[in-house]
Amino acid sequence: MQPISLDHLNDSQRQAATHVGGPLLVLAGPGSGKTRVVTHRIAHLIGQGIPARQIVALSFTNKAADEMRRRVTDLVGPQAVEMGTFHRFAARLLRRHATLVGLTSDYSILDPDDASAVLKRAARKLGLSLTHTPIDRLATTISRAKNDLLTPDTFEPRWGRPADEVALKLWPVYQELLLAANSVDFDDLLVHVARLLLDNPELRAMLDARHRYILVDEYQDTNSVQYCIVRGLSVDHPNLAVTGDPDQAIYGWRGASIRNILEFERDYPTARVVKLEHNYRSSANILGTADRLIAHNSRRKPKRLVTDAPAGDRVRIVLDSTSHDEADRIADEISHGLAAGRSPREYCILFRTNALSRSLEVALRGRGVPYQLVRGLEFFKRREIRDVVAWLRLLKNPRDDEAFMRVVNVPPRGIGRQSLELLTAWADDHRQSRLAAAARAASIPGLTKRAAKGLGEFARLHARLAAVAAAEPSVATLLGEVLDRTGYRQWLADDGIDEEGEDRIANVEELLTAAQQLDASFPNRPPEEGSAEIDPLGAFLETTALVADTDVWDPSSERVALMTFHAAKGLEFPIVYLVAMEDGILPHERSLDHPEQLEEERRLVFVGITRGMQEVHASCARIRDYRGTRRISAPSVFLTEMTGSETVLTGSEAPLSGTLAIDDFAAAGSMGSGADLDDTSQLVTGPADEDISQDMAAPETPPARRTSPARDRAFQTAADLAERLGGLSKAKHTYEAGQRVRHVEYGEGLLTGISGTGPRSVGTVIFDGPAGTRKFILGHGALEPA
DNA sequence: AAGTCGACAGTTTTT
DNA sequence: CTGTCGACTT
Repeated sequence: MQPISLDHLNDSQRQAATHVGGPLLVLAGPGSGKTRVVTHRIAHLIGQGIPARQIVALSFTNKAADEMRRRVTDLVGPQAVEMGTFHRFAARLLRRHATLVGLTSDYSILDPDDASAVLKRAARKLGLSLTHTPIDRLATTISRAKNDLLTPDTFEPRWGRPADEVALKLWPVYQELLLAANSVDFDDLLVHVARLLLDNPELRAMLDARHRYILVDEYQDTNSVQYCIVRGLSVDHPNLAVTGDPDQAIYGWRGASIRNILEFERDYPTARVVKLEHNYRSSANILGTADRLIAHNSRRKPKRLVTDAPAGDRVRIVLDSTSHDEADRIADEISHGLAAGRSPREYCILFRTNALSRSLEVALRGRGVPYQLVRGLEFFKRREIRDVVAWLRLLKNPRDDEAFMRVVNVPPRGIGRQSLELLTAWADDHRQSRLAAAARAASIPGLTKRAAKGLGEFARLHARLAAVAAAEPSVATLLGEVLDRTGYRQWLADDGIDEEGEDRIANVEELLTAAQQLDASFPNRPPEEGSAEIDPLGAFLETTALVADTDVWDPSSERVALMTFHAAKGLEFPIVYLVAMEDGILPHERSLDHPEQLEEERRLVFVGITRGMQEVHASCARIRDYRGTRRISAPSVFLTEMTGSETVLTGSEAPLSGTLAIDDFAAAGSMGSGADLDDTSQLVTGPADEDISQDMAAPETPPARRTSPARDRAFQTAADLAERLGGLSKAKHTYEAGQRVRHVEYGEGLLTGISGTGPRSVGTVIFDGPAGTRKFILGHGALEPA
């Protein structure tokens, strides 16, 4: 293997890229060449003679994984390095060891919609009304708990949150339904794998040895389950390299814990730490502005952003009169830019919520500026796509009740809700899948003749197609058979007289193309190590379940990109617009009284600013039409924080002096007068927030100090698990009340009591010295027998 | 069994 | 302004 050239890396980049064994933390600021470092490091490892299949590179998005693969291939040709998302990696692993968690390798992956449907069924089964607790709320509660590595046994409903109580009741039933349907939700992919690693030491050791070099990208966004998986695979071979930037952690609301990156060095004391602070993307003014903003965050590792780039244009802060003006102004500016020879793809407009895109779209369309709205999850959410994929799922996994429910009456077979309810009840009583029940529809009491006939026909149709599926290696051919024999294609064609129908047909055709592509690529794929080949259908279903962003941003397209701040992470554009930077929108009103969340919002703006290479324009409007109502807005506190020598303040609402003084700026912000602001507070309506009621009910807990107990517990859990995984002897001690113990700092003392059991049991110690009485989690190893 | 109407609520969302 | 949900009608 030819050693790869590292000439065009700077010193720190080279340090990181040539690191081979042992833990490595790369703190990579925006635009610091992180991907380059990661890909060069992979190439370097291979150059060192490390077998490619021992290397695993994990990312959060398929886009990032694909990019990584492409660039590694550019460096050292196609390699058997496992590169993919956490979920994809987990899905593969789980397929091989599915029986250990009660699944078969043909398990289905449910998307959030299907998972919600299962949750609803669980609620019906328990006779719980969902009128006061929306299903989505319950789903997120359970999802968050899972990502915190909690179980129904360890999950404690937070005080004052009725949704938690309901979720706790539903959760076990939900899991039973999933298991019976041989299905997992997105979260389970990770949770099951984490459990495998925790509960099967031999398997864990085997996987640890197989995946010796692990790289994790965007480590600041890992949650407890991911943390657990990564640690579980890095015990015997702690060649764990993580890259990330705490200042770009923006998924805390999904359970990501910034702790993981902030305390990597505590987790791995021998870790080598490399900081990539040199920015190759943005002008000095843009970086300076980003730097000033993020400095307002307290919980962070100080990090500089260094550049050799010229100052460039100052970051422009624009105070517009109305949201309409803002959109028009931006559209005009872009339009002029295009007239002056700029390409649309040099522009990007970022907003906090998708709903804010509307006025911009209208304005751009009005001027004939081509744009693309970057929203993932479009294609596979289409009804027709989900229908067809559900058919394939049902062929792969006949117990997939959600898939069954989706397609059983599509096209219509005279099977209505009533009939399905009877079928479901019967199936539950007899512990059968819906499909199995359908095959025996004749013996189900209460079904109408028509329904029984329809169900029977459906079951026979499935049997015939299953036979095709078993014999047919081509997914595209199978898909064609499904479309024909189910009458789905015909049904669409009959329906497809209008434009929408045409779209549906086109979408199905596109899915067929995707299947053909998979078929074509299949024999060329490097064989999976140590496992039976994944069959094409399985691979296709895995991809459709886990690749949600076919509709994703196409960088080569000649269009202005419109997306949320979140979606922009990892991208860069010469000219970036940050719109609707107003109090209540960014920062979002729900984060205003939560310091942690406010810091995350600030990081969001940091991410937004640092997307810009040449120009950044941030704006707000005094009057905003949003969601059908008009509200008076005040400029975001973040605009004030950004303001400095690198920024310039303009716009029709800006003070006439045009000076940069923050006082002027603040004055401009409140220029709507007191009456207007009062109106604002009335216009900002919404359901009583649970957090607020919690505040009122528990006034002794000041918001500034409050952290989510569930979160703390999650950290605790993860840390405990990590200790267990680490096999640290410290954690192995057993304790009894009354015994003498020693603490490294507090000296010796008497263990007076133990509460709880297992690794999280807490001991109370009265120290001989001045430390007094303290409590310890015994599993943490802070104590040892004296 | 399937369509239509009105009430209602509405961050972000890598998988 | 949207999309979703439940009740109501054919």
